[in-house]
Amino acid sequence: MRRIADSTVRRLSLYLRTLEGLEKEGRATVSSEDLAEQGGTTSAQVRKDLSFFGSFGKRGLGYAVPELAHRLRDILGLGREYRVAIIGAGNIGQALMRFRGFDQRGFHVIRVYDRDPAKVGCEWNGVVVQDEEELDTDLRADPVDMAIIVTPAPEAQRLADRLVEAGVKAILNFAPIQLRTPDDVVVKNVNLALELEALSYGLRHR
Amino acid sequence: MRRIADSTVRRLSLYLRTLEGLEKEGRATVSSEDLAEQGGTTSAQVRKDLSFFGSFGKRGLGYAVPELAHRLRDILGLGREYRVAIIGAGNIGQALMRFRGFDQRGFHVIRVYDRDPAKVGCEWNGVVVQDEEELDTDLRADPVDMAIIVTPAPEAQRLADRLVEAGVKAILNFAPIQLRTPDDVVVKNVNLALELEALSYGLRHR
DNA sequence: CTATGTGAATGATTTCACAGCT
DNA sequence: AGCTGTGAAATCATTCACATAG
Repeated sequence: MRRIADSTVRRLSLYLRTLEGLEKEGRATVSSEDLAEQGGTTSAQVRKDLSFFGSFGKRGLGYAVPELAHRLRDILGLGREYRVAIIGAGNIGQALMRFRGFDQRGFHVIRVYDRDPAKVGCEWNGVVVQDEEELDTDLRADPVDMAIIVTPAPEAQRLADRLVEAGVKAILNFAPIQLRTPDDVVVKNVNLALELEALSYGLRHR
Repeated sequence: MRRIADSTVRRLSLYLRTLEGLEKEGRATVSSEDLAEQGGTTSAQVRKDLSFFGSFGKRGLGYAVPELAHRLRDILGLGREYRVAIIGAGNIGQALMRFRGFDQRGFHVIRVYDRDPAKVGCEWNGVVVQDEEELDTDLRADPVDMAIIVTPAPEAQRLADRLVEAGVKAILNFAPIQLRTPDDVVVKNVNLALELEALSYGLRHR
């Protein structure tokens, strides 16, 4: 299959969220127009996005809500549960440990690491912070599907290397650096200071 | 000036971070090639990005590190301090209150609101959580430059409306919905569950 | 001789517009 | 009649390649 743009994948997530709301309301069908409205895009964009993966609608009618939701979950790989490790138990790391939104969507934080002895042993949500030294042997013995790096920038690359070495294939990186990883490792970045800088730019230039 | 792509603005932030590192090391000049390497892009991309705003380099030599850093801060609007309000003192909201990275870059969290009486009055980093009811009159009396929405999705749109009404022109939205705001309000979204879903997609399709 | 700045070329994404199903 | 699915067109972003300046 053709390579799908990241922007398309992200919109599919948004459509899915809308569909899950409609499912709860018991709505049977939805039009590309409705999905576009909620997703902040256009109906043509919705139809094009979906068309990369098949034709799921009925002309003149729209899309069956539960069926399209199911298809999108399948496309996004959400038909399973994921095991997640958090690397770094600082502010953001702790917040993510407590965050309910992940579990609800099938992403289970099962392990947290930090190198600060003061943090090792602390528990939140039933997960105990472990020493970073144990990371490598640990992950090899009992792998995770994804890792979230929430450490200061200077440590991030070295930790990413260790994660990759231990077989991790998906990393969500909060450190404000560009990680270097092999091609078969998926990396997404969240950079909070950068978002504020983008807002700053937006304030001046519009 | 021509409308600049969001992706370009984000790369400028990355270049600036690299430059600040080089400034500390005392490096005098840098080439587009070096900047590209750190920013995970190409030298042509770096030069094109910069060319939208002027010509800051010297042919045969590269860019003067302190000067280019200064220019980028200016372009991004970082020559000033920003006053930021956080709306929602849950997990993520509290983590952001404590986060050091914002202050360092000139973004000062001066106010936090929550509607939960149990949270009102709590203090972190010298900022006391205030009742959400006070938000409107407060912001009109003593405005902020940016707001960060960190509430559950169902409340987010209503709060965005109140913020806009109170004159806020820049919003960083962590709620997993697409906010509707007037054209003169800048909105950036951070959607953590969506990032994990994008990773999930990436794991299956590569 | 080196590295920028930039039109021109290529590639990617979005929008248009309409044929074709239900 | 209504709404999808999709080529074709338009727009937008990246890469190329080279003339130009130090």
